Amino acid sequence: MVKILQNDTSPEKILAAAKKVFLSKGMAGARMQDIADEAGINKALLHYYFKDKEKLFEMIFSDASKQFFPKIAEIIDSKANLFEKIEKFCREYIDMLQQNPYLPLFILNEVNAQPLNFKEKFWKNREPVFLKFSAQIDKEIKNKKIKPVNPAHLFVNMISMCIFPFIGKPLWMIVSGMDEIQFRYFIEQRKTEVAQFIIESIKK
Amino acid sequence: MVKILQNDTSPEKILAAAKKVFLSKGMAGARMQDIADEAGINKALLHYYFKDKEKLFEMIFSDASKQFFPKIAEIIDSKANLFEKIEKFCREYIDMLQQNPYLPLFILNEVNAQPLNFKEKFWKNREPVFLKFSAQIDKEIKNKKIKPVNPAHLFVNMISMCIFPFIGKPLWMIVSGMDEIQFRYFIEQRKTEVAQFIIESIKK
DNA sequence: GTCTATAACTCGATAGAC
DNA sequence: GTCTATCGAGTTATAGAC
Repeated sequence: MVKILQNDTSPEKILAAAKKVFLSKGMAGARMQDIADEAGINKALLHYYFKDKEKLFEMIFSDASKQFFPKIAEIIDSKANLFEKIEKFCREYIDMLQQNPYLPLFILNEVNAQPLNFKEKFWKNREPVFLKFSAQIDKEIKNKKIKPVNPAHLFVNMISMCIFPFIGKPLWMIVSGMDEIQFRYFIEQRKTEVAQFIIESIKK
Repeated sequence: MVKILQNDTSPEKILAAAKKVFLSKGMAGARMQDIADEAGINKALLHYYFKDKEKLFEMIFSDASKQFFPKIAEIIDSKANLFEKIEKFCREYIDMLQQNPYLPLFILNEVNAQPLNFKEKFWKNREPVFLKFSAQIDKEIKNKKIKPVNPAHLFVNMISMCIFPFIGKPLWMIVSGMDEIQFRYFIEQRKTEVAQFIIESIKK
């Protein structure tokens, strides 16, 4: 029997297990024993492959941050008009978060815990995403395509409405009485609702 | 010398210290030693007054959740029109969060970690806030005061835009290049910006 | 009520057999 | 490469003096 995908070697099993445990419990809450159990191996092997807990955590965090910070630059640089870009961003970003619902809380907890560490290790030589976005908004205002709006607030509003529902999911399910299936449908709607809400607010 | 405010007894010092430490580090990250140091007393006294770490945490969480879940019902029940209610809510809620910036991440981490525990202990016999909000929105749509919108998305959008900036603060400061003073001004603006953004989107 | 000292336990990390 | 056994640091919690 030939293995098509090499996803069951020990390091791969460990990384998959570590991702699951760290994302749901965070650095401080996760136990090396939890990860070993999840991977179906024992603690010593974790240290054999990944030196210590911090190294293992950094691999997971590095990987997660690559997913979390979207390749928004290519959307902004594209030929599409602003409204199409907003629609595309909301749809694709919410879709990615739907597949990685623990990502936002995980990333934001770590950045809050160690902002300087994050800035040094993960925010060097990044695309100036916000500046590009801001420049495009200013241009659209100048050309009278949209109402005058503050780009910073617009950007934060968009990001907030995309991300927050995943952070607040359990709370919102209690408040609204939704079950898992209803919540899934709710998120499905948001892939278009959020962009529409923004466009209604800024269009002339 | 007469003590006007009894805020320096041991239990009070402990609660103040525990709030500070738990809100910034969370349950798993906080150390009883940190709390004792912050309160200027020793560890044994924590246990003398509050039995164990979990009991102390629950007192802080219970107190924090009372702040976090706004008395929105009285705003909804008031005579003001919908737009004034939205303005009032955003202004007052953002203002409260400005004074308690760690509150959202603290509450949401705990609810995510133990949703059932939260529901049992802290969500019994609560006002059906969302239902009231939803009913009012439906009424306004019927009376053709606002465009047809889905109340659930409108509610989540409003909450998202109020709360998320505090969860994402350190990240946003890195991305935007703001310093503390600029961020404070940014939040000050949001007290009116968020409501305006919503109203622009739903008004006829 | 407050302290010092220490017990009891959890957990990350290592040694060493196979 | 993988395991069992164990060490040692760090933490919660308690005992007991004052």
